[in-house]
Amino acid sequence: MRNGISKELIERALGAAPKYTIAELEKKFPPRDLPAEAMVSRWAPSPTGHFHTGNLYPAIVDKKLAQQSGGVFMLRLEDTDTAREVEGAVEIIVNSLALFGLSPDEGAISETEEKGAYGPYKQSERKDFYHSVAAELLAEGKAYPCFMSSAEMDAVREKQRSANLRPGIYGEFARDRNLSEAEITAHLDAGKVPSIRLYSTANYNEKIYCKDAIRGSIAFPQYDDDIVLIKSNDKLPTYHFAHLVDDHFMRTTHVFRANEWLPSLPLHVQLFDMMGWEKPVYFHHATIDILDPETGNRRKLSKSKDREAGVNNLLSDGWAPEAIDEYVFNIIDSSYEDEKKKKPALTIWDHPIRIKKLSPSGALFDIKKLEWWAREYIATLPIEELTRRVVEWADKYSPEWSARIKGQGDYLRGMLAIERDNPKSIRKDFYTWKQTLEQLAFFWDDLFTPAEYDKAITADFLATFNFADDKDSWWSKIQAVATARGIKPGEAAMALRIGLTGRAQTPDLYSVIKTMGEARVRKRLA
RNA sequence: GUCCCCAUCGUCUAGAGGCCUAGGACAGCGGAUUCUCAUUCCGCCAACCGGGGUUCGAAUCCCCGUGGGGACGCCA
Repeated sequence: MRNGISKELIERALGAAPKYTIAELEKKFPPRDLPAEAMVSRWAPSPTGHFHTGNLYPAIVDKKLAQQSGGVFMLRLEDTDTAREVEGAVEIIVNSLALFGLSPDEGAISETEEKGAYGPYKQSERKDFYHSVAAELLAEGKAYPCFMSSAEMDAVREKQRSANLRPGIYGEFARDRNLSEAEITAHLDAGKVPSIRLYSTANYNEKIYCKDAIRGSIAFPQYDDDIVLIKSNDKLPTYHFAHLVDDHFMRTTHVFRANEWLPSLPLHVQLFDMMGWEKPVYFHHATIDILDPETGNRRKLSKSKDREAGVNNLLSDGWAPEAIDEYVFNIIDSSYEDEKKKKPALTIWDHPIRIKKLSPSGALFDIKKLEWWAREYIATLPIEELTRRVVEWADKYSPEWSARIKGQGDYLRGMLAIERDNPKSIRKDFYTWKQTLEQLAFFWDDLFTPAEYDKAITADFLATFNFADDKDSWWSKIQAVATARGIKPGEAAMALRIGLTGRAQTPDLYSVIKTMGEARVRKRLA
């Protein structure tokens, strides 16, 4: 075993003396007092300002696993890339999670506040922890200060590329891995700021077997890169090192993340093994893709090209978060839709998922299926709730609709209630709050646009019209008008429909009349 | 260049060697009901990427192809 560097050098390399020892951290963040089956999961986004539709998938799985096992779901902010910091991003994440029923048990609850005993949950505020671990690694010779400049590293990669060698700072290419204390001192004296690299003892020619809870055991070449642990510029950790330190001291039991992390799994396993720490259960998911409308190729959902990729867009278009939850959840576990057919009151929170049943391959975003889930969801809402939600949407996203509805709550409620009383035959012609308003636009006098129809027919109708008529007598009057003119009742009804609404397709005519009220009906037919 | 993952109807999937004549859902198409539309109901279309093995038997196991995705950063 090689020697580490002196305490003084460690402090100079890190920029300050470490605040804790690992033993102290172990005491500060003791193992959680939870039943054996409880899962501690975390969703760990970078606060870059957007809540992507694809983020829903891992967030729901993490939340579910904790929820169904009596565990803990954490929200951790991976804000170690100071260059990508975005103002207000935390607020967006926290609010979006809440809307989708995904509020964490621990972690950030606003831009400045958080809850939980294993924090801070912002990586930028955990510097002391990373440095403390790095210091011990340095002392043990398991890490070293590296003074290579980015130009020097580029040169190494270029050399490797032209020689057809795999790129990376490993073995002989890790120039500074065996620097003497004198050499380190000289660099430091010259004002160079080092990064801290792992002193890898792995052998690329040997295999390491790693477990993925969905796929099983996977054989990789051992990971022999001397990866950066602490960055030189801001002294913050890289993802790999933060993952090691955070998920150990936060006592995370289950790590669910995108497939792009699968290649670094051997590194992470080696890191935990090196520390002698218990590894979390790892499992990796494919991203939700979309078929590019232009090229026809499969690709990732893109914020700039696909409106549906942004959760905010979905929300402002009037989609119900609950429906989006169900759509995504059904991709997570397709037995949900079968169960839901049997028990309509079922929600995603009542339906346990199993890790091994998660799909190893990726799904394609299917707006048609989302529409279906949304129609079904809206159809289940009691009329009061439906009305409340529509108003809520309008108030938040559409000043125009909001103003129109104001003071007209009963009228709105009336139109929304049409053909909703029989659970077996509820209208399902809209899948967003916005659509419910747009489809019923003809009810509002300022949006009503008259169309051509046979006024003679409606004049006949008006002659015997009595607003108080029940549906049967109303219909027999229509039939009478039709018979007298030698046309079908349907034809007579259509003239009335167009006269009243300006449209050839509407909900049940009798209900429309009752909802519009006598005055409006007479006025429009005049 | 090296390494890793994935592969069943158009889409999401069920399927862990015989229950598979490959099941369901969405979409599409057709029909019935209805004052139009929507709903509801019924029906139809539609898949195991290719080739080799193993086995009495393969969508399921193995190998080789092919295709798709990902990683190889002081980004996460």
